[in-house]
Amino acid sequence: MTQAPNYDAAAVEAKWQQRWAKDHHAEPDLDRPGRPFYNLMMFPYPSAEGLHVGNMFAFTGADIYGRLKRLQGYDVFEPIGFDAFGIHSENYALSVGTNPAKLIPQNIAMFRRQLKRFGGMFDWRHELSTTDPRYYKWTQWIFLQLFRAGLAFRKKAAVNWCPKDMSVVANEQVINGYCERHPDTKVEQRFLEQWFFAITKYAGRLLENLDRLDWSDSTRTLQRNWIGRSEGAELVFETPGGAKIRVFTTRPDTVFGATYLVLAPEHPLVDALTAQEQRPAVNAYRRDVRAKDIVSRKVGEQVKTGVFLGSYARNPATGDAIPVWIADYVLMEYGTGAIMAVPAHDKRDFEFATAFRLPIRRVVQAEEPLPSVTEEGALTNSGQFDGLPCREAQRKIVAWLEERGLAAPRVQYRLHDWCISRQRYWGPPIPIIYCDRCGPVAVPEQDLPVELPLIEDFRPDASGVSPLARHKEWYFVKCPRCGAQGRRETDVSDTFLDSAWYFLRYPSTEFDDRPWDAARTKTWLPVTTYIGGNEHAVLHLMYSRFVTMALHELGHVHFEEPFPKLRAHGLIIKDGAKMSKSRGNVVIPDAYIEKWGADTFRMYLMFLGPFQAGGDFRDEGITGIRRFLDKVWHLVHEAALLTPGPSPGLPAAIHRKLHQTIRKVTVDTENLDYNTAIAAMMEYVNELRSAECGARSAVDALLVMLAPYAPHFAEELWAVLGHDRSIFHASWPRYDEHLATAGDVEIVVQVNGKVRGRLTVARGATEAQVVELALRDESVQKFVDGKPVKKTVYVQDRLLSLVV
RNA sequence: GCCGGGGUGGCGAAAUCGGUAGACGCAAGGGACUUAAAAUCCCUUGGGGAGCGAUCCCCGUGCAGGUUCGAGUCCUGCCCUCGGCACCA
Repeated sequence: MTQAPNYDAAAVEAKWQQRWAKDHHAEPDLDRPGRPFYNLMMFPYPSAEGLHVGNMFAFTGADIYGRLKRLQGYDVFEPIGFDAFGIHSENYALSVGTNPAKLIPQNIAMFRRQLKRFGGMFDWRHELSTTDPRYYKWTQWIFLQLFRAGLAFRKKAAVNWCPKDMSVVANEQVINGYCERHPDTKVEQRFLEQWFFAITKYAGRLLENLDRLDWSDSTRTLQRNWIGRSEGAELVFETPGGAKIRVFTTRPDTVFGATYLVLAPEHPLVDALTAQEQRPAVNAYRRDVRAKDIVSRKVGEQVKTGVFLGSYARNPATGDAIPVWIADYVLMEYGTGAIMAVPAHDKRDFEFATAFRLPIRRVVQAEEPLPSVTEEGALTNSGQFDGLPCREAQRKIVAWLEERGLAAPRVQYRLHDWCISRQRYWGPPIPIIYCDRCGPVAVPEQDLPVELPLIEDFRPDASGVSPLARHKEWYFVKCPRCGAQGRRETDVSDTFLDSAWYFLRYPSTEFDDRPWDAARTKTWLPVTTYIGGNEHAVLHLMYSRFVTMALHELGHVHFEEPFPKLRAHGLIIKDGAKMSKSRGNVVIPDAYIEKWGADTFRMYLMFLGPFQAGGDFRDEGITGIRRFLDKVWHLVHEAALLTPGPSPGLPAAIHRKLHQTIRKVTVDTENLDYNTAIAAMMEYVNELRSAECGARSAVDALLVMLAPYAPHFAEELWAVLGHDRSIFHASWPRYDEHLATAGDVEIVVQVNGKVRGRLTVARGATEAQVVELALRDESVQKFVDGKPVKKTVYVQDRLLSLVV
């Protein structure tokens, strides 16, 4: 008798990874696929620490789905790449004093090795990196398409400036108004000309389309909130000098309670409306506001400050002259940059009015004390509108003012235009040349890419411009239009632009003369299923949708939405907290894979908790998965030895259980409920073992179901069963619905709502039969106690409830 | 403050439509095998109680109510927690 070998994960995995590479296992025919399936996962940022367990959790979940689809007969394209530009890489490079251009390839090499080791079904022919000039050439090209279409424009905007770093810092690097790296240094605002993409033009469509996308609800909700649609009206307050102050409000019904106006300190009308004697105070205030950083200005719960301009405007409803103020709680970038203040019905206006002793006029009746923001009450102090419910008054007041040209209904979005300028080094240069005569001129497409030069000193400096400006032979170029001396744009673009189109590039990576091939794109896009984390629910996913929408409108792609189906996975945390370098709780998978094998570790991660919820990483549970795989290993070896010929039929109970298992694993895997799919397979294996059933036909379907989860393991055992070809050429098992639901059922008998007995009856038994059986049951009798049954409730094949 | 998840054994969790709460796994305890340990296998394991025993009873899904023959699931009001947004008019 031959002794079955023990399961040696390292050997099995090495063997199959080699064979897969040799057989081009993961390389579908991109030009003539039968049933194309584009299985996308969010490409990683290749950090110096390496792939962490959160990445592996996400990729495993996505890979299982791709492998399921493969077994269901699709030609699955599962590409991978690296999002390697950006401030993280640059800051890390600065801290170790090496150019990121040297570090990134090392990091990528490490990631590539780790990604291969865990057994993802990646098509490595189509690997990409956003830092590759062959890639960012087209990132720049996209910028130019948007520029030509008027969707990329320049505007002065505030950035955070750290005087110690002498550098622009990102919002995330500002902590309570102080620089992250210099906790004693306050960050200031500077105003720089920057490039913006007109994403707000698409706000309405980005919002409406959400209704017809098959996305996780959590992600859709995040996007809706981010777009932030508000319905309201624009109202006009005229000044004696004839100026019109436009305000946006969601509560036009409260206009009778508007007792003063507030403009943002940057509002263009401020100078014109400032009275002579108020000038010094107003200018001082505006200077103070500018000295603040952007982040802390927007943090609420602070003491309200502001200055009276010394002038008045007319409330269009009451006709009263009301004072005009400026205050930094009003933001220039939202609405019109001016508000009507209704202190009785807005918390912020109330605080401000209280601080500066401005009049407060209640116009909505309510029990609660002021400020009362309710929309439930009826109007009061509002002339002919008194007594109307708020919502009705909103329409009527706007209509009434509209007749005099003092109001118009308006929809306002919270979404801001996307600032893509970064005064940094590690990104794709924005392909623009400034000419004194011609202004900003697009770099001609044949001159792309504008390569990022390899420079020694890429540290940002006091000038506020990118380090690229110091690289004179790069900086000075001829104007492509008139030939005069011009200067390159020295800002690079946001890393989110790199990732906003990578899925378009994957199928076409081998083409250098076009960003994406029309035929390939037609075949493979839009992406069939996108699986990724909700940390990208707004920025990455919104920007990708916007870029796709714009490219669609410009005729470059045939679809408007890039990701018709998206599923968000959960977050892997450690000891109840997010994994982060600063907390020191980042788990690197390598040691676990080395010890247990990739398959065990993959399954363990999926068994940790629901994929779409995430979970806490605790390694105690790994042994359970390993024990399960060992059991399957031995079971299959026994089956192979015991039944070399045609397999005998299975005992009825096992046969039924098999079909139930196939049903559950099929449904659960499709729904990404991987933890319960694994549990179902475990249950089935337990049953096989206790029934001492070692038939081949009991295990072959099991192996196919296991293949997405533990691909190397399943391949090896498939070969043990004598198959020549990869298990991924097999097809996903089918189940017989009738068989899966055959057999006797246990019916619970309740008396007055409490479980008092259990009956085993044939499936489909009638109520009368079950009632009769139940009343004969000893323990049921005890509780019925001879009393008449007042009511019975029967749930077929499940439960009988008797009320006495 | 606003918007979303979530709260179930010692732990991770499971539970179509309201229908046997705790599947599956970990850990723990007991036993078998072994010179021994590991591995493996078998049994027990929500809390409390009755019985020699097979068994049986009571309580139990964050808290307080409600609807229902029946509530982890639905409704009302709270508490806690995680995530996102946040002076957005």
